[in-house]
Amino acid sequence: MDNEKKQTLKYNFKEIESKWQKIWDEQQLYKAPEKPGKDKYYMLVMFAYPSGDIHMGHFRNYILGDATARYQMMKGRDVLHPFGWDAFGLPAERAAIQRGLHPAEWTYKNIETSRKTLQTTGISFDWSREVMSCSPDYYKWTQWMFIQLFKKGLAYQKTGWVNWCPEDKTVLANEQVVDGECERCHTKVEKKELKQWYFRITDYADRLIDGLDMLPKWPDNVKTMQKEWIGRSYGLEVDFIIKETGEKIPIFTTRPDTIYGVTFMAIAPESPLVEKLNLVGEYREKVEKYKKEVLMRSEIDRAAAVGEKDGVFTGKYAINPFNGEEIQLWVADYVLAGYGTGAVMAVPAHDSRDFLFAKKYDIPIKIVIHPDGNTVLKLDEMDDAYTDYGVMVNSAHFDGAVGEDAIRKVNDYAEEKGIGRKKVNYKLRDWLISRQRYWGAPIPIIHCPKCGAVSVTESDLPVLLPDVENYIPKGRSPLADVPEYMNVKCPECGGKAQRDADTMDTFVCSSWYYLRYADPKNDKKPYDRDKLDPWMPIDKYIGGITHATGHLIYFRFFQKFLKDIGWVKDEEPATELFNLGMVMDAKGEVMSKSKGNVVSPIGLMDRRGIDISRLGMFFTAPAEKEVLWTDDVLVGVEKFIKNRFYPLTGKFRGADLDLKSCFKLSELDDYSKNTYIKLNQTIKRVGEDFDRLQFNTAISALMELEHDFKPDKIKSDALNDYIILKAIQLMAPMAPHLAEEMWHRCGMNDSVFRSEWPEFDPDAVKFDTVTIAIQVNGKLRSEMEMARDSAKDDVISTALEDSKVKTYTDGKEIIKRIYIANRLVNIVVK
RNA sequence: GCCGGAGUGGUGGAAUUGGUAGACACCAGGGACUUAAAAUCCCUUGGAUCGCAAGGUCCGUGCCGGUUCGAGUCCGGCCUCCGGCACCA
Repeated sequence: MDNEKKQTLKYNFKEIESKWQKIWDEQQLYKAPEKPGKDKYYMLVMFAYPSGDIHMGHFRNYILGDATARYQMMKGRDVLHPFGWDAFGLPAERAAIQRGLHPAEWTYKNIETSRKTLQTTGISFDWSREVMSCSPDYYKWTQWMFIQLFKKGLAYQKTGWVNWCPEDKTVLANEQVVDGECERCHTKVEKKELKQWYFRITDYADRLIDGLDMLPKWPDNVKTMQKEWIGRSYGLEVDFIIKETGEKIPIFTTRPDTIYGVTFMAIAPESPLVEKLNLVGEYREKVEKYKKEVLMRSEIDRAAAVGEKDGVFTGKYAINPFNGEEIQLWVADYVLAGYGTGAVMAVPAHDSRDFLFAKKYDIPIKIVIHPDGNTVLKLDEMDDAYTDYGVMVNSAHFDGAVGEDAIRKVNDYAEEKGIGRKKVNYKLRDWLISRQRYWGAPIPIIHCPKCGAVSVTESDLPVLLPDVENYIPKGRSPLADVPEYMNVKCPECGGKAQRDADTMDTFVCSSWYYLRYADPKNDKKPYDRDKLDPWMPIDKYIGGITHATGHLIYFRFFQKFLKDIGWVKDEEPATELFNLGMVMDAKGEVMSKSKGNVVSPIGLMDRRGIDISRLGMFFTAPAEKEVLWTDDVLVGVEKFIKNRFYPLTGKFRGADLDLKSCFKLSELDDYSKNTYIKLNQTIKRVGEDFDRLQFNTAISALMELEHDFKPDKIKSDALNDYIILKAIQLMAPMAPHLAEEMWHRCGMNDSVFRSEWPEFDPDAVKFDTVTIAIQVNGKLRSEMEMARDSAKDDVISTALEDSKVKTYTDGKEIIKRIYIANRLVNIVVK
């Protein structure tokens, strides 16, 4: 080989990558049409929070989306593959405080840096549709969304006990409290009683659960997590009566069959029910003291104290409406104010928590369920409650009723007598969306002394975030200290009024961004349905599992609400969800700036090239698995590309050929035929692998193909070139620059991404001779070559002739002959 | 505690519905080329064992049992790890 030729085959990734990025950009290769044709593909990756620069986790996420988008493009679909920035949020404010920068400045700087990195990766985003949630032309519509919810009564204010982060000095949603700590700064979360804004997501609880059954392409673990998070349970609400006053206190139970075993009642200390008891004297003091004590306990302490129960007796008694029995009324920490009615009927014999409590305070225990007709529970032998279903005893006319049937009978009786009603309860709480912070979308509400809370007139949107001088959190929104902002006229009566000073949780911003991509510049409405509808639903949504019970519930909620008010057509936003695995450092630790173990994709791409970096990431593990990153994972693919795959262009002969045609097997010599078959098997495998995001095996398949393909042995120029071009196409979604360069070196003029994705020749996906394994009694003993689809009898008689097989079958009786077509024979002898 | 998921060579991982376990790589070892090194190429590479060799034999997918002609895959019981929930009545 002469020097000149060697030179042209050197894989100069820097030159190749920058060249094609420039050309693709000029050609607007990734620009999605305003409205897609029939065959559309909406490829969505979760947008990014701009904190510094993109890291390896983002890189992995986005190359998965990119390869999918390019693959769909080649399959002839109109692809929407947009990107944007989840740009409001606390870290920007913290940076503002620490560095004396405006949060906007910090945010926009990070967006610049991150966008540049992403553009360097050559990811096929349609940048003309980029959105930023902190920009007024975006948050205008976040505010519009709020107003629509408000109009329907789904955004409302209420006073209640909320999670409060003393460090960030703001309230947090339940989802933002992890193990009793603020998920951002890990400070212990406190409870405060405050008036806050909520979205009535609980109205959608049933649809959020039931909708999961319409999502076969969502991973089961996410669906299970959402179901448990929403926590639907069916039960009975029973009215207990306060003895003194005759007032009713309803309780919720999922075990109505244990109602005759109630020996006390317990109320949550912070429940308003406690007030209703009108306690006086020593009991009032005791209960007040206890309540204060409990509120001092942090979430962590309360969580850690599971198993330890305490409470105080109120001196009051309640009456069980089923049997008229008088029971003690306690206040106890283990009862949650926010679930059910804030009060429980306690059945120590059949509930472990009630059992512990009753033992501790010497409250009677009454057995009303026996495991079955023959087993009888004995109180002095019990060291825990019996909580399984069983036979009702000591329960008046219900005695003998069993399990779910028993529950049904008790429920019916309660409804008939008017002492209770069937009820569904949820663990899910309404979504607390107000934040006492600066860097968020202002809540578009004006508080008027006469008219109350009034929404800002839609034509006055956006409510612009004003500049403030001081971001230091004081426990109220920094906006409250800006009089020009706060003091406005009431949109209804024109009188003096004040704006709501709070901003919205950033999860509100991210609950609808996928809709804005369809029409990102619209200043008349959030989007035009004519533009949105043809793209929806999202065909594939790729992101981390961390959002399973947060964002992925919120955005489904928004979709359902918008469907109800006629702004979207689908019940569910995304047909398929894919959770990618995390990228850790070599020791298995999460990469973080403070640990100094962050591997930057930009450095990597600079040293090894974008396509090698992508292939290394793809090859090292299946996409859903965690990856421990070292540059070592690149060694194999780098050698393959540099020494094997890229040099294939040097073997191209420039034949005149039609890529859509097939070769006739009968006209090929043995080697050519086998290679042609291998090619078609590879086409089939790679396509199937792409469909399930299994890029690691797709690369293996291409390595095998290259290994088997020896151009020197291929006589037909057309076949030789055909194999090379198809291999380039199969590689293209994973290594775009490399493939494009090779494609053009082989004389193609248009982009490889506008070429048609290879289809396999159905006649050529199987060899016409097959290797059949021969087992005797299930153990592999030999193998043989047979014509494909040979008759069963022929295959078995050939197998029986095999000399190795004979040594195992001689002199033995053959009881069974099993043949699995084209794969295996099993001879069973005795 | 409850609910998911996983456990395969020295390593990352293949095996799409029960049908030849370990594809494809990495690492390691050996060889070729070279004055030498790097690079490149070729060979070996689950364990044990027999054989000069060609080639056999036995064991082997966390552990114990089961179903089946046949189990990494299905069933029952256990162990370990990871993730989620965590007093939800």
